[in-house]
Amino acid sequence: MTEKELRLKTAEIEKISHLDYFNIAISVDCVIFGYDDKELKVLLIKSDLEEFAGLHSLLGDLIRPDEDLESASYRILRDRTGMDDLYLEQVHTFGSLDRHPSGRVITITYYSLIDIKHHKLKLSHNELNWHPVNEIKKMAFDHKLILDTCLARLQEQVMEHPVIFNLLPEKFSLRELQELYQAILGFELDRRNFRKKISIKDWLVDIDEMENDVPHRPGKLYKLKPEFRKKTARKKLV
Amino acid sequence: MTEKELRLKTAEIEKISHLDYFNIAISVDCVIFGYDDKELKVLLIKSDLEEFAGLHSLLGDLIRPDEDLESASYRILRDRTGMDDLYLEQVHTFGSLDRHPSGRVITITYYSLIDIKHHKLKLSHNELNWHPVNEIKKMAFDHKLILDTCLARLQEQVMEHPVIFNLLPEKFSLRELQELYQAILGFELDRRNFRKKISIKDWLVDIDEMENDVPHRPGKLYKLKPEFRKKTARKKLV
DNA sequence: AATTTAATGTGTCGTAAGTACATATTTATT
DNA sequence: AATAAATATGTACTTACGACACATTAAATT
Repeated sequence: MTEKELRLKTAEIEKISHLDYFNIAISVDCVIFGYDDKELKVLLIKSDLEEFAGLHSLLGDLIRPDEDLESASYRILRDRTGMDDLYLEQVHTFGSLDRHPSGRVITITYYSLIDIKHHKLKLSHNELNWHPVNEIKKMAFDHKLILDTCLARLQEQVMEHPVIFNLLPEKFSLRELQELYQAILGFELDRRNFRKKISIKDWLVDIDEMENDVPHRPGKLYKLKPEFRKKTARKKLV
Repeated sequence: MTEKELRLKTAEIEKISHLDYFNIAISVDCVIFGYDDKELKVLLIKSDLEEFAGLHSLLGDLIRPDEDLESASYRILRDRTGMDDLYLEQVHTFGSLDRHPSGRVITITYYSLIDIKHHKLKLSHNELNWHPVNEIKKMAFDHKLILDTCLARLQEQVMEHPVIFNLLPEKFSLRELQELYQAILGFELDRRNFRKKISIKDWLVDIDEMENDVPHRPGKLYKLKPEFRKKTARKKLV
């Protein structure tokens, strides 16, 4: 480093006091996907900020000094859905200077998959609701961008990894599964080709039961093979 | 929320004072890949921490209050390589409580690709050097985990997206390209099948020139079609 | 100048997967 | 008993993948 560079560097360091580096808050935001009524949905809460009156936001919170990222995410999931042990996957970290009106907040985003019907949300006491992903146009903060990013990631993963089953009850028919794929991908699939493709993957077991609550010829029921029940698609490197 | 839950929650909030939330530092770490001598390399610096004496670490720095994540990454790249306009891609954010010995630091990691030969590193004045990725066993902090995660991401992207060309000079032969793929993927490829696969992708133009510095029959030279020169593989959603 | 050496450049065949497409069967409903 | 609606299934065509061999070209050697 030349002397000139050194002087510049020193001035720069003095300008930015050490404490300022800690004047950034860190949050976690969770895109919680569910599936119901043949639609992909996401769990949102009414924003309590004036700037975003009438808009919805993702579920998130500041990270506490004594918890790591996954712990913070699971805390949010537990608080909002009452469920532990959900599928969770980190997607991206957003940190634009102006993304939060009240100061610098960097947020680490995750998506999570949950079987809506199988649990009881605590939907009563606040403005927490499931919203069809396709109908969401505007959100608080940069949350629409986060939602789009997470949906894109989900779409990428869904044909390669057996993650989609976290959105379904334990037993399901091939029709239900196909409808779910279509809801996520946003286009129709050919029924025969879809079945062939799924059968090649060898993810399912035929449990020798039939649907019994449908107003038409019932289909066979299947389960995901237990060895594919993972809580994240990410390879563990440690 | 029951009264009991409410009391617990309140106690919890009191315990963790608001200011503590800002007692977390945020850094960016860059895995800067290069390619030379038929090996994939990564740019590392000797750790200046006593705890990690003799070990190397990635290039990173705390994020300044007035810069966003990409700006911080590009600042690091510019400081360390003298180059702007490099390929850069966010990979993952690491935030274990104990990942940094001197306090809580959450780090957002990126990988970057650079053509080693085409630029002059400021390698002189510090312990900054290229290291063959395969020979790195132990690193400071959790940097080996970060390196492995970034390498895995690079390996995933390399056959799907035209990113690898950021590691090569503008003009290259198919042999050079194949050797680079092999260095990244870690296994050999069949020459004829490789050429077929590349030609299907239609990424390259034959520029009607030949190699002239090889001690054997020279091969044709190719360029990446300009429409594929991107600085990130990530889809822009905004 | 002739020979040797080493890398370039190219094609086929078998297998696996992707796509388009139609009919018989089963159950609930009328 | 007849109808309606969904399930279950197979074939032919095309496209991608993987294994594999030989003629050609230029440099290096003799």
